[in-house]
Amino acid sequence: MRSTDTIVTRMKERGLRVTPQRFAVLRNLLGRNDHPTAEVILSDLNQQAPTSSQATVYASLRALCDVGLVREVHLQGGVCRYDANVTPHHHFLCRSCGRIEDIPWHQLEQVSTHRISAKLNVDCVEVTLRGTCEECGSHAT
Amino acid sequence: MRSTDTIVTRMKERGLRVTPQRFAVLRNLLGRNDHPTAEVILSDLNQQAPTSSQATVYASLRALCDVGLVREVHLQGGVCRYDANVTPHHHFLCRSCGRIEDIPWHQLEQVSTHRISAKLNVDCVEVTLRGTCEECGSHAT
DNA sequence: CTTTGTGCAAACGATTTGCAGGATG
DNA sequence: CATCCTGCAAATCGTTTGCACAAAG
Repeated sequence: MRSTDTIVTRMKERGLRVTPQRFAVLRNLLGRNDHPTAEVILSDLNQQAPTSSQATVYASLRALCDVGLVREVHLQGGVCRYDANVTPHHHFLCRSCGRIEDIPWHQLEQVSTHRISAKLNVDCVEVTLRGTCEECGSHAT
Repeated sequence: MRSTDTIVTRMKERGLRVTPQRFAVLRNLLGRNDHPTAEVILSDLNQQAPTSSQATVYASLRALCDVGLVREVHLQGGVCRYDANVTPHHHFLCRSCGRIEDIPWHQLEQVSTHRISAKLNVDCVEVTLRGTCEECGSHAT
């Protein structure tokens, strides 16, 4: 109940119309810490019974991202992954098994040693900053 | 001549068969600091006269990435961008105009202030680490 | 009741594939 | 001369779109 309420509340707070499909998408994402693709979420939701269509899952994800309840993650080309953990953190992608691990933001400084927590052999660090550049910033919202 | 030699040398060093198409792709990438998509490179190469087909550009990019002469950059979902600058650096993507700027690695520490060089308003930082996790590392190459 | 979301199927853009012929080392 | 690359066209994968109907506030 608590989490259910929280989900509805969160959505309403952001001015999002609450539909069963969006609810299901957000609940699914909140209940996992891997970073599923839209396709995975879709088949997950329709596991027991059909609840959402493909187009709707994409639309729901878009809506949730727009209001900041969900984050898009770009780890590989081609697919987009999603993450309902919106606290500051980063990602480790294992080349070999494909697993994705969350790295808390405060561990970022350890990146420069090219080794995090002695468990991960980091051979590549890719940082992407997003925002507005000087020109755009001056006449933006 | 110097750069031409360098390109051929680099490719041979890495055990890459040197073909006109691969040469053209790498030269094109080395001559620019934006981060073009495969499509852009393709049309660029065929600007004057047809030199490469689509499939070949993709294959060349793959080959160059495999040997580490080129880096894939994942900034958005959908498209993959390419970068022949293999020195450590990161990327700033302007939400508004789409421009991509290189950020030298040593400026990374300034990220935590959420402002880099007073020119960029950074509102989102995404760090991706790649490598092998503990399990995979133990029985990997 | 008005607005916005959903489902379907077709459309789309980026990338990959199979295969025959051609170029490289 | 054996191996690997190229070009073409079709195939595939992820995502988006148009539109009629249904549901939310």
